[in-house]
Amino acid sequence: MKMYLTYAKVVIIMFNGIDKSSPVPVYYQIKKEIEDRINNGSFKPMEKIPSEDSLADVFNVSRMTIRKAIDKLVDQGLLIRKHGAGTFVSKSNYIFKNDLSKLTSSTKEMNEYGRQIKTEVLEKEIVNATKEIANILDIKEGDKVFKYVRLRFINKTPFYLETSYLHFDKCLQLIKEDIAGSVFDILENKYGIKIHDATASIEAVRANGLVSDILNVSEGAPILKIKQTTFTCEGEPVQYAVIISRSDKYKYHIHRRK
Amino acid sequence: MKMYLTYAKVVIIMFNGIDKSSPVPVYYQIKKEIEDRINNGSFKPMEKIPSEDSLADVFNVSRMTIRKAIDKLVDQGLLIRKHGAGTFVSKSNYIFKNDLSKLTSSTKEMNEYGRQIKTEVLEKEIVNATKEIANILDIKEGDKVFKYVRLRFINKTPFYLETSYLHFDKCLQLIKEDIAGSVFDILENKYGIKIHDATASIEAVRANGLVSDILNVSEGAPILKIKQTTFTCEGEPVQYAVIISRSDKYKYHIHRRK
DNA sequence: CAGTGGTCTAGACCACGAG
DNA sequence: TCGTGGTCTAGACCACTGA
Repeated sequence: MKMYLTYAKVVIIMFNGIDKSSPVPVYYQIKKEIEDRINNGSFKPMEKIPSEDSLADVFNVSRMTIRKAIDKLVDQGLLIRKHGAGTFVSKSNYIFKNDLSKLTSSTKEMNEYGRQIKTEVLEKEIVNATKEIANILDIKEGDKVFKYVRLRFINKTPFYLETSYLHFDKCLQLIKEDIAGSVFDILENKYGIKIHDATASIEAVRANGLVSDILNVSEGAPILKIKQTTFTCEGEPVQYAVIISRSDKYKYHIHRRK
Repeated sequence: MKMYLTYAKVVIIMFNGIDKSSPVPVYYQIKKEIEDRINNGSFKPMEKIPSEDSLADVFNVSRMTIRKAIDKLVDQGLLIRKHGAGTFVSKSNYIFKNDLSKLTSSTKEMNEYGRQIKTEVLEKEIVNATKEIANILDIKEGDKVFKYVRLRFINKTPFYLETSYLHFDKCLQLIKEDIAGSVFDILENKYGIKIHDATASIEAVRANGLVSDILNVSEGAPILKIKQTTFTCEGEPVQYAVIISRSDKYKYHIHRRK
């Protein structure tokens, strides 16, 4: 018992307190606390973190709350639970650039690269949905959709070509917007359309005439083609995008779990 | 109150009972129950499922248990929670073939295609780790590693070429095994090595001479190249694999979340 | 064996959404 | 306003791991 109290004391020194009256959920504050300890190295890779019981004592919350915080970190791959043994910091905690499993605004994704990314809007128009587009967006062939084409450059080298179609009435207004920045931002903050998730397929294709011209690669060069349908929180398809990128300039990463 | 009871009764008819004495966790049984209802269509897309309170009544468990079941389904993207409104079946519930975010034995993945998949082992040997391999596997250059190369055919068409390196002492025994089947199975069930997760990068490359010969594509054809490092539950790198596949025959899909 | 995570309960109060 | 999900508690028993 004495040992236990001593341990708890040590841990108390290591953590900042949490604010139970804050609107931020307690489990989330605790998650951040543990995350910080991992990132600043006070919990080292492979190291065992304090038990759930002792953390519950330290933070003065119930064990279920601690579990929720740890659950999230396990989901993120930062912690690993071992039944009967303890919870450990995972050896490999990577930073994923262009993590395919995470849906972020491509503009925001790019911003992490710094200022050397430029976006050019090549096309912006209202068109009639082809059969393929209509099928994907769950509308009728010939219905009006807003189409845009954007090209991204890294240090003046074009590497990322996006062709997008959106069919919501509100989205037709996009034609009047500046879409060199984040389209997701406009949808969410200006139009109140909440983006939830997306499904994508990925394949390797040959750059054909037009694409090889635009991306400045030789005819027939291998490029990545991602077809992505984005859905709202209501589960409605809101956008269909075809993204073609030079994989010599822009690589995708992914974390696979069992 | 009467309304409520009536509703609960209706729900009771729709669900099979659960077995609390079963070693299978209750939340998991309930998750399966709900999943079944979604898959067989008795919960339709966009439809609201019963509230957590009423499900707790129906299954005669606490609400936290119901929440855990629903949490898992939300994670899977099958359900969508809306604070204050209810929980809904997502509109788009896809079946992901070759889901990149899920780490499964490639052999098992293939089996879903049925009997037309054949695997041929092209190489099986102990080699010295190159600098690159050693770096990735966290060993020293020149250390012994087990290398294997496998080629997969769909209807006699080659489409998937895998080159793998494993460095664990136990893994060197693989040279004596039949590895036309699942290597993961051997690692887990025979050697007791538990696979936890993997990191992968994906890019489009040109098929060079040897690869284009093996995969039977024209010289310079675009193919997908996935580099994947697999980790144990202890966070140690156990395998490095380079997978080259014809994306005309084998497409990868992915679910992206915010 | 003791310590740990895995599951579960029966409550509670709050914040949000829609009518 | 009322039903809903979001969070949280203070216990409990079990299964697993490691010494």
